[in-house]
Amino acid sequence: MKQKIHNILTKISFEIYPEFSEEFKISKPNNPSHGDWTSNLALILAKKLKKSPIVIAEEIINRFDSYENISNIEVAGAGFINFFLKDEIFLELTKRFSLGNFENLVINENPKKILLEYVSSNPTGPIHVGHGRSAAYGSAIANLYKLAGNKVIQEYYINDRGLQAKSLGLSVFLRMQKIYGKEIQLPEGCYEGDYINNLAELAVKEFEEKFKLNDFNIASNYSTVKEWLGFIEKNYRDFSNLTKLSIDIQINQIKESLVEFRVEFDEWFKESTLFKKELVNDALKSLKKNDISKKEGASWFRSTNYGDEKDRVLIRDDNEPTYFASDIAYHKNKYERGFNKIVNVWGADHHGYIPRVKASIESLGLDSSLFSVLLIQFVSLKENGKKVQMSTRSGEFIELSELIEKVGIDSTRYYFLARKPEQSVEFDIDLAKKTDKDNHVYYIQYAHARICSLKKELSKRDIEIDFDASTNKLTLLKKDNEKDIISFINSYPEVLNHCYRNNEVHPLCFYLRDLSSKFHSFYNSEKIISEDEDLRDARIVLSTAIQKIIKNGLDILKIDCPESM
RNA sequence: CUCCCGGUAGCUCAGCUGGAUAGAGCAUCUGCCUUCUAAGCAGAGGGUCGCAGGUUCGAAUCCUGCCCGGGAGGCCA
Repeated sequence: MKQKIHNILTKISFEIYPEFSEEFKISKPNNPSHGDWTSNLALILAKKLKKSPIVIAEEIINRFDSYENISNIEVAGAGFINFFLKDEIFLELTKRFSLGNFENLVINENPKKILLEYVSSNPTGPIHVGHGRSAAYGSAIANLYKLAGNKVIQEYYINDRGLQAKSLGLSVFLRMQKIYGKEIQLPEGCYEGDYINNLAELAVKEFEEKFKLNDFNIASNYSTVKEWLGFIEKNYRDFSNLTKLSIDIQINQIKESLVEFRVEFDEWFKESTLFKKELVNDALKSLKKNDISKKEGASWFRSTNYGDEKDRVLIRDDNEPTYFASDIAYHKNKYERGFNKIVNVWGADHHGYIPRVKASIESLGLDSSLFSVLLIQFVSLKENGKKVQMSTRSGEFIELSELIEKVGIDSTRYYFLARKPEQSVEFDIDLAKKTDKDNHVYYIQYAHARICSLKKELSKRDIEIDFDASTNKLTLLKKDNEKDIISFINSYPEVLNHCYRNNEVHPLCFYLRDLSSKFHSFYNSEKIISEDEDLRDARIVLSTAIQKIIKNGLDILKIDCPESM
């Protein structure tokens, strides 16, 4: 419909102004009294024609052949052309939704094979609330991508090697000593927390006394991670197995937390596999020769050739490849797996990392326009009106599982998703715990449950409704609030398309909230199970459309949609 | 110092690919349950859209500068 109006307007504007080449818009006005669609065409033309926009607008209207679906056209305000459509054309989508048909709502002329990588938190500790936000967001975006007909692989990249992994192994090693008999001070850079103690216990079960220090006093010789690792790697040949076990257990816990949070990955990609297959070396060799230089014993990538702030180290002077080196290999691998859209969801603290990764992709001769990064801002928690202190350093971060336990999965997901990604989230635990209107999740779920309950009421009264036939009764809905809901229902596809185009889901959250609000209002003002049977049927069809939209939307967000509350 | 994000009602936030009187929830006040779920509804008040310029018929929205808050600038990941 919008497109049809656009075409006609374009044609008319050529007639009155042959050199016409301007962009004009057809949009939905905020104010319903301004029509169903409005165009700024006359305002744009006014400049070129040096005439009053109102005069031009009237001229355009006069040339407008009557169009079957349009009930009225008017000029308003500074020269807007407002289109009022016939009520009937709004009924199609409502019918369709009430019958549960949500096919092909998102327009995508070019379906792709997408690799969506998100969370990818280090397996050196549990998932905390910040990761939770990425997890909720990534899983919802994945659903949107699928909805648009793309093939999507969701992937978690595991940093299971390098210094951090060894530090985890070391932390567990030292905590094992406590079980063996003596508590040893952890050096700076080690991991703390109950989970390390748990890992130590499991490791002792697995390895028994294999990692016991012969002489606890030796501890006084070492005070840094490097010193400790030097000693351990020399004297305990199986230390890498301890590290591996720790990482594996940690990954499993992460997996469990994520599954509980309704986030499931298709692939778990281990960084270490890149090394086993020599993919890191291969990748580095594939970089353009003059993008690499040696300096101070290290090998550097000249990312400044591609606009990065400074060059980056690939191989350190101790011959260890950096994280960046494996990341180059990892991204090369993503391209080689045949994806034509590669999306990374990263915490905003990684934004400085983007230029170098893009640079490396270009240096590999790959198309960096297929690659994009979605940045997510941080999460802070508020409880009892006060900020909850969190710092990774002291290990005082709040785990995702802890938050879920407090406020539930639905609330947690919703409040992560209802905020635009570039806005930091202040998560109000007390609000999220509430079970009334303050909490939008319950409000939306309640609307859905109410509609389900209406239908139960129908069967209680032995009323059967022929759904297919009843959809034609929608024309009986003539009240303002009913027409307003029908119009609002018609904007659902636009909301989804907007979300898809912009990699956002918060507009969907707001839409569902508003739709619920309209329903609650409707419910309070009208008797839905009316004495007038035709009216009753029509209202049930309308309510069902709302119910199914809520279900459809909450499914995308992976939020439960109970039938009774 | 450089880069990124935010600054909109008392609070938490939408709106930002320029459009008509700047929206919602909470909080504050006033009403509504013998009637389909009150986990709900109706109504009221509440704003220099951080500041200053600029572009334009039109700016919360685009551009420049500045101020405030958060984050990033490792041969860590």
